[in-house]
Amino acid sequence: MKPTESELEILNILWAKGPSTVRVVHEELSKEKDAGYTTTLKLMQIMHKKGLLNREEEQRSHIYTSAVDEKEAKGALIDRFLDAAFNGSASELVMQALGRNKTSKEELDKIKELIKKM
Amino acid sequence: MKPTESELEILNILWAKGPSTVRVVHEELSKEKDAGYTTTLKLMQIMHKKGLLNREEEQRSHIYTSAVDEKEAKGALIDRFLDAAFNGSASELVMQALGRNKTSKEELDKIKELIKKM
DNA sequence: TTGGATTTACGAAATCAATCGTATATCATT
DNA sequence: AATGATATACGATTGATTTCGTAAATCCAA
Repeated sequence: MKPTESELEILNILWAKGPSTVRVVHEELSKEKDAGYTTTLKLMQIMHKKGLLNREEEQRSHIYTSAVDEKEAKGALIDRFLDAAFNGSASELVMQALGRNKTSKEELDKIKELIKKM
Repeated sequence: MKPTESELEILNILWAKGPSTVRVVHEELSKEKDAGYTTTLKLMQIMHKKGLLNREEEQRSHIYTSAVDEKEAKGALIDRFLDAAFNGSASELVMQALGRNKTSKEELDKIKELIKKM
């Protein structure tokens, strides 16, 4: 299971909005990028064939949902990214990431908690 | 600047070993994957054309070095990954990453330090 | 009920990444 | 100088991703 970047965009939308039609996904997608409706449709059809998406075909407008768990999928992405870029070292990644980005105090507290528990 | 996964493997080798010939890079690469010499050569030639690698052509065996800074490149990778998978939220990524992987106590301490400073 | 809008299905082109084979040049050793 | 090994250059192929056009089906509204 190795979604492409375009596929990940669609998964993110479905994770956020829940079951949706191609139209809805495409509308959402259009805010960011600029592609035709049939392009989104085709992508989602391919993802369905790959098993990345489920769909209900009862209505004329099919309803799609993600077939993969968000946490699991993102975890797998992290693992691959970690191996590719940081030789598998999570702490390297964490340090680089924290060093780059402004994170809110609440989020930092959550992270502290997490570290304490380990 | 958007190295592919194969290109990133080569960059990692060059960052670790410093200036190297195709032969050396290929040897190192062969430990992990299994491709012909000319494949590695071609990849590095393409990377050179893209501006990802510098090379010295004085010797018969050209000497390649990374043309991009390791920290910068990895930072850019993190940013793209963050946007693609975590809607740009570094702390989300950090929490997921910490939750998944076993990291040594020393590394955890370093991360704690980093958080304290922010 | 007919015409316009929306949807799915499907094929095909364009692009890109990765791989390899072959030709050619260069070097080292005999 | 000739031979074999090693290097680069380059074209071609394969497979995957992304994109879009067009046809066919379905729905809705005048």
